[in-house]
Amino acid sequence: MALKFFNTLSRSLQEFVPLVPSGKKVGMYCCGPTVYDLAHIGNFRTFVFADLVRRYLEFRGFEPQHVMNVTDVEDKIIRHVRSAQIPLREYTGKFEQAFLEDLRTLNCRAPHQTPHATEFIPEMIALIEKLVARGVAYRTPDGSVYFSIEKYRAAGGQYGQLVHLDFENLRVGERVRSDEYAKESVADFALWKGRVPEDGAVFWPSPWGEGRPGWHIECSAMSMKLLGTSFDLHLGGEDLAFPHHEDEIAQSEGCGLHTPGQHFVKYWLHAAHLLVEGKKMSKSLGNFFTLRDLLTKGYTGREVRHLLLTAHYRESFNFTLEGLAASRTALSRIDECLAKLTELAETHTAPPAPELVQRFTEALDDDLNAAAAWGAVFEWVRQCNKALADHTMAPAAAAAALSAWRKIDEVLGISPAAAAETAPAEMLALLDARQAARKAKAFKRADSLRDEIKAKGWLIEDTPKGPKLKRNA
RNA sequence: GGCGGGGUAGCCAAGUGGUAAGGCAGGGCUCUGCAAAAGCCUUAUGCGUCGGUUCAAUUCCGACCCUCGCCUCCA
Repeated sequence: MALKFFNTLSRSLQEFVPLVPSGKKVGMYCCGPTVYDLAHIGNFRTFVFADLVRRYLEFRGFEPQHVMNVTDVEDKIIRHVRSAQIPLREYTGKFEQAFLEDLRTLNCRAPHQTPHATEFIPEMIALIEKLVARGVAYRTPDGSVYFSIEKYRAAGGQYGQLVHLDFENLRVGERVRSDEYAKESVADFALWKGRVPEDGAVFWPSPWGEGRPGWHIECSAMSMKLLGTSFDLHLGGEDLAFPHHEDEIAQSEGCGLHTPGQHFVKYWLHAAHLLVEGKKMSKSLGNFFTLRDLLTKGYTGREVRHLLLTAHYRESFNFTLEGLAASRTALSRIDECLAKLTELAETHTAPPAPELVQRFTEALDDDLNAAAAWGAVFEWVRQCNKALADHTMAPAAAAAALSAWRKIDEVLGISPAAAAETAPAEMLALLDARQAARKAKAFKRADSLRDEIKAKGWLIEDTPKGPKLKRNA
């Protein structure tokens, strides 16, 4: 069976074949954060999704080159920097660090490269110069440069590859302020924005005067510089398909760097939005969560990661605190099973048992059907538990099961990082005292010792092999 | 108004032209001195509504209802 992705370009499931079919190298670009504030849990759905793609490609033997940009110059950033009277880098650096920390909390593998928009200004200018030279971009009196969709189309460019909008009759929404810039056409978009007083200290010199780059051009400049003019995968949230990605295609393919028939990106993958309690996240509804909000409530990164990975990425997913609690219980089920397998396997080693790996692979090959993959995982857990309870599993089989788990967890990334906490001597002493009391049939004393241990944060789990202590979560 | 997703048990969520994965919650049981923990078993004659095609529809087609998103800030 082959790996298939839903390509937004074709609106269909397509087998994934890298641009260089014989090789393993895969260029993968994911639109990263705009670092003007803490990212919220909806943003992280997309980044956990990108991590899933990257990890699964690695699992399937590819060598993805994962690039995620950091947008560190943009309207909101400029506004904040100006009102706070601090250097751009100081402001954005803070949120970038927080973002990268959050990614680690969610156990996302660090992208191989995280280019900053502000470090690619010359590359952006070079692209804009090409577009101007080819006649598909024009300068306006205020020192801005716009991309002309009409001229791009006249030159043979195809606009509207990702979304099917009626560009002749675009409804002019309230967001389009016609007085903002002197655009020739409402659909044209800014490549370069001429400097205005509100920009404060945020500007760069350019052939068109001082100013700053438009929003879309950074992704074209950085992706083509780092991955080549044509690369395999481009990911992002569904809201980016238009206008961001559509414009990215236009300005990239409009530079004349591609040979006939060659495209900027082969596969476009878009993650659907996260809803919170059935509604789009908004601060006024009070359903706006950052990762840190959830950590404060006592949830962990792996629980959030699990929840974000339970649904298929192309379906909008309803995030609830109840769901997060369900993730916690579900994960502990896996943890218990792994602990028992580990105990049985002792020092045995074995290659991965094939069944779990196979079912897992079949699920994810099918456009990353993570929900089906979890189904395979939990059926495996049940089978293991049953065999463990019946004592029909040999140590070597337990080792093989663990190997299989470790293999798929390279993709899932939810194994507990640290080994289970060992109980302090005080607890062990109390436990011994309880055992002695039980043996003497002094159950009242035994129960009060149990309560005491519980009050100190530990649970006694009486098993056929004797009592065990577990941290009471 | 245009375009695109969805509506599957109490909640979340896969899936299929031949009779519904998985998780949480609920119920039963095992273990236990009793509990707890853990484990096992179990839980939708039904897949928004109404028609149509078919030997057979939750799945295909049509209409309708509801809902979410995008339509130049957006993950």
